[in-house]
Amino acid sequence: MPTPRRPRGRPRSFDRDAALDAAIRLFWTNGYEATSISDLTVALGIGSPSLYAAFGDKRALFNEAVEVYADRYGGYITHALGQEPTAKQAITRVLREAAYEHTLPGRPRGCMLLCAAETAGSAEVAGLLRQHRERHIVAFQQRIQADVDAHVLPPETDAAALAHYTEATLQGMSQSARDGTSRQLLEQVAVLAVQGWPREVS
Amino acid sequence: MPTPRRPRGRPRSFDRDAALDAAIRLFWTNGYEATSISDLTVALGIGSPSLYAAFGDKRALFNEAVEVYADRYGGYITHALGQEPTAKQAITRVLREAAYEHTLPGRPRGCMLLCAAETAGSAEVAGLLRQHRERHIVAFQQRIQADVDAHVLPPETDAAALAHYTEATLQGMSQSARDGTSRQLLEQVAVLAVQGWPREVS
DNA sequence: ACCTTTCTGGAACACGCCTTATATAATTGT
DNA sequence: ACAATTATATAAGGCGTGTTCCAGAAAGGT
Repeated sequence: MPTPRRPRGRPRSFDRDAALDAAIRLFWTNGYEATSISDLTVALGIGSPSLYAAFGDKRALFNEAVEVYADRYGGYITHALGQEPTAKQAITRVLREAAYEHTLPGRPRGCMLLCAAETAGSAEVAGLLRQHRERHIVAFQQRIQADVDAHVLPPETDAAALAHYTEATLQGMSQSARDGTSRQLLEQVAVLAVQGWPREVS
Repeated sequence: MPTPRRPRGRPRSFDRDAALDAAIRLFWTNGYEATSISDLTVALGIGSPSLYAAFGDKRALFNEAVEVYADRYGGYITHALGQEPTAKQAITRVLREAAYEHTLPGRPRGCMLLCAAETAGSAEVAGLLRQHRERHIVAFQQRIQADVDAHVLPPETDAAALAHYTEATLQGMSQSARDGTSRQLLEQVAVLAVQGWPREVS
């Protein structure tokens, strides 16, 4: 393969990926509107023209931040859905891991897709985040319906309602974590939440 | 009683209470930061000096808006807790009514105490709203503990966990309503949520 | 009729926001 | 060594924000 030779001009003086991660933290903590370009340039230790050159404008940076966030910090949901044998086990794990992820020291608490959410000023930004959340619901619903079709869950199971219930619980736990609820309490909340599920047919 | 005589100077040219209600709608929809003084004066049809004379600054107006909101639009929670015979019945009613209240046409969807919430920029504003939410949790927990003490709920019941679970569900339903989930679906979510509760001893 | 009190309408203030123009520094290609 | 290319630093532009100043209007008190 061709040696990835240095590009032509003056090299960038900062680590683009580290800068993006710092931006994620800021948006995660403060939301889109409340995070100013000035906040970003100070945190990243660069000037605004460097930021604009590297990421485009604020919207583009936020878009990229959301995308990378969903992959880097929100991957546990997809993993659980793919790896666990049943929908109920998968969502039990999702909620348990959410309690863990939402209270990790050294990270903003809760889920960025919610924290930066509504009241985001721009309707486009709010829409982008809502889209991500709806993607969750669809994934939950499909996984649940698959188990209904496979007679793992009883035939009268309402997959749409269960999926929305799951997403609502997840969002509630995120807000709760942000409000300071301890990890232990969140784990108990997760346990209670799955009590509402129908029994799997043995 | 003394006739409430007109005060001394030029009378106010607008209805203060109607203006406050309009302000509530705006904060409810857009949050604290994203609602500008200009938005308010346009919606209320008054000039900014009138607004400042009637309500003080933006923060004071928001404080008053939250207080009146909690009483005018959030009273159903207190009512249910006070009127229903058991904690489980009370919270079942709270969730059912939340599905209704959060999807009333002609109102912003969801709960203002959450919508205007985090990412609110000012830490003071965020704290004010969090305080209201924690007040909910305390009320839930006390009502639940009372039923445990009265042997209506089994002795191993964890009142704190159930209270946090309830509040998380409420918050999740609010966000879900804001995302456009139908009232019917929300009602099903509410039903699922109480399935997680322990049985009352008959 | 006048004085006092209160509210209104228009304009202005200082500030922070996102973004970009300009000049300079650092690197590669020849 | 010199041209071409890209990134940086400084500074400024244009705009919207929350707030207040000021002259005038509308009411009551006497």
